[in-house]
Amino acid sequence: MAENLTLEDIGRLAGVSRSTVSRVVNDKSNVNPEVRERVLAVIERTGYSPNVLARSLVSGRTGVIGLVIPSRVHALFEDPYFSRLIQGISSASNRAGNTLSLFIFQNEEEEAALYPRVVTSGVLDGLILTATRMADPLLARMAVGEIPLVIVGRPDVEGVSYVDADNRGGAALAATHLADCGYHRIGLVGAPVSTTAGIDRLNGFVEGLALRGLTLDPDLRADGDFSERSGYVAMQRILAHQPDAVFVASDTMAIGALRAVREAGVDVPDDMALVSFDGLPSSERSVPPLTTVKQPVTDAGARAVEMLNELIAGEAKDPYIEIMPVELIVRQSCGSARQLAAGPQ
Amino acid sequence: MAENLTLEDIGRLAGVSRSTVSRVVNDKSNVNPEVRERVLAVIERTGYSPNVLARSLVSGRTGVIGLVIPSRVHALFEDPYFSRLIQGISSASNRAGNTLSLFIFQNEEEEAALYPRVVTSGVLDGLILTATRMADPLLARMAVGEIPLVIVGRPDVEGVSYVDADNRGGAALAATHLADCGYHRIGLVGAPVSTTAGIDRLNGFVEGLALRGLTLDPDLRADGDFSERSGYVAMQRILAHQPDAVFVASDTMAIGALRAVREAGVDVPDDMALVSFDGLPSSERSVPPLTTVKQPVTDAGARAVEMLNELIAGEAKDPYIEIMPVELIVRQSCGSARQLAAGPQ
DNA sequence: CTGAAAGCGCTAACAC
DNA sequence: GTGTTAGCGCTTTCAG
Repeated sequence: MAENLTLEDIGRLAGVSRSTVSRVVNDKSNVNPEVRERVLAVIERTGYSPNVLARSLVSGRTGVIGLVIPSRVHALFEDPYFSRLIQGISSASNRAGNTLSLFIFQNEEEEAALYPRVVTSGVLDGLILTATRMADPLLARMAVGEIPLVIVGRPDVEGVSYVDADNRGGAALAATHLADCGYHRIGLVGAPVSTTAGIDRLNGFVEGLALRGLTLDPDLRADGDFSERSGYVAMQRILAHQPDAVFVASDTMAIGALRAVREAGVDVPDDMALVSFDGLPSSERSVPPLTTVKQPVTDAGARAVEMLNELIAGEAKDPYIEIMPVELIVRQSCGSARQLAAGPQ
Repeated sequence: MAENLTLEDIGRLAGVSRSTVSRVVNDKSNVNPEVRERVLAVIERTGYSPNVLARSLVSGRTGVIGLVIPSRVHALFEDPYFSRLIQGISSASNRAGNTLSLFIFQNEEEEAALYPRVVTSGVLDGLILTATRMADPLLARMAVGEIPLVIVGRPDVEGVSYVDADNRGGAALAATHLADCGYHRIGLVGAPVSTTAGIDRLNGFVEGLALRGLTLDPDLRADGDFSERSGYVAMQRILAHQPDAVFVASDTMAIGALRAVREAGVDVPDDMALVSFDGLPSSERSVPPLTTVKQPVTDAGARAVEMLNELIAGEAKDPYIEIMPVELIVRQSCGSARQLAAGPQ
């Protein structure tokens, strides 16, 4: 049963016109209660459900929002960060009555070929864009403002709406925490400076050190690309210069960094402290469990959906910006318990 | 620019009727080459692209396919398996000109509430369903065949189309390989028997052992739930009974198992061999690198899209079944190099 | 080869 | 309150 029934059919079955049925379906006030019952009964019995396409064609709204993950995330996709983000966005979409369409562009060509179709086909009410880079060509294309848009992560252009975690504040938190634990040679495995997150975490980290009268020794800094392997390599480079603590700008890179440290025979936290960023489940399972700056990934995704819907409804206007708070989760890798017991500073 | 232009507009600009423009857009043969050029030029210049909604309304096809990931994958989502699968499906969709809609149902209520809307709204041409369980209520609902459907993973009902990896053959391969390396007390960290993959890998494993005259000691078997943690716990239980080799039914669980083994002071592969299943990148980065049965996750996803499109086009009919071949990747964890050198059997 | 006309299923004035 | 009438932008006969 179901399917292929039209308003007209229901109308005939209930002995009314299609307009009346439409009114009932859309819960308009001006319908005789008795008639409404009759129509509702027919709908129930037949399993009728309105054709979304036809409805959208006239209303101009589809309820579909697109999630765009651009080129080269191929590599990034290994990061559980994206799984979480997608979950948050998906579940918020369901809650809000939206349908979520997913566009993963594996490379620039795919991006160039598909993107116009995506945005101009008229099916999408709005777009959420993630994993943008500095000078992202995709973002440039979008900024013309053809369609409501929310970015997850701070974009490097003005005027665009976005949600972001407090990368700067979080990184500063990591720095001051390590300093307060008594460490002095504090290094950094940074996120790529081709991303705003990388830049914000770097700046926040340096600011945090400055607050405690410390500076970042260039020898103690190496950047990764968010991958586990890059964290491993970066840490190997830094180790040669003997830091007493290192802030690794993502959990996934921290796992790699930990591997490098272990291979070098250095103990965490006894010989060296570590603080990372993200607060993914993996940070809790690592050996030792990581002290990390937790960002609310799922919530940020959900917030992006809500913001986008406000933008679509015209209840908000660009640039609509929201910074999600982060939180320092103290576990073993920073050695803070031990340090505090020994009486730092 | 772009947007809001209609066939009529283009027609006016090119001095032809909307029908002709439609013919050009849809690449029909009967159009004067000269006129076609003229129209194409206008389309190019204006950035016109057809309204998908209107087109779908008359054609009855939307080009949208749904990817449904049902309840409780919440936990499963940690497994990079899903990221890969989604990537494969997404990229095949792009290639085939489909739009992919993602439906992640976090719990049964969400599933029950949303599913009817999903399938009956008329927007989807077909559906891909993953992570089904035994006696999956969702599958029962779907089997009525309202809409073309392809399952990723073997379902426990008849008549449905699906793609699956050769779980049975792969597990048998793992068993015979370990046996051929000279191990006798071969244990199993199984996948949940509430999934067909769990059952198939179990059966295949037992069959493989049987081929070499071995049996599975019940003390040497413990099942996990695909999570890293469950692999850790299961391995701890098995370790007490001193296996000389263990087949872990997923890479992610194997990482956990490896953690348990390390904590117990047991060396892999010197004291105990390990073979796992999946062939994810993580299996290569672990210490030691895992010998694993690699399944083509991305390809399976892509194949699902292709099959679904054939089903939609009526070029194939249910049940359309395809089993993807798997491959044993020999690395360090099985100790096979050492064993072979020492002369097995 | 090309235009006119009908209609996909629905919503939204507009009359009655 | 309820029916009638236009379209939304497109494809598709059907004439010419």
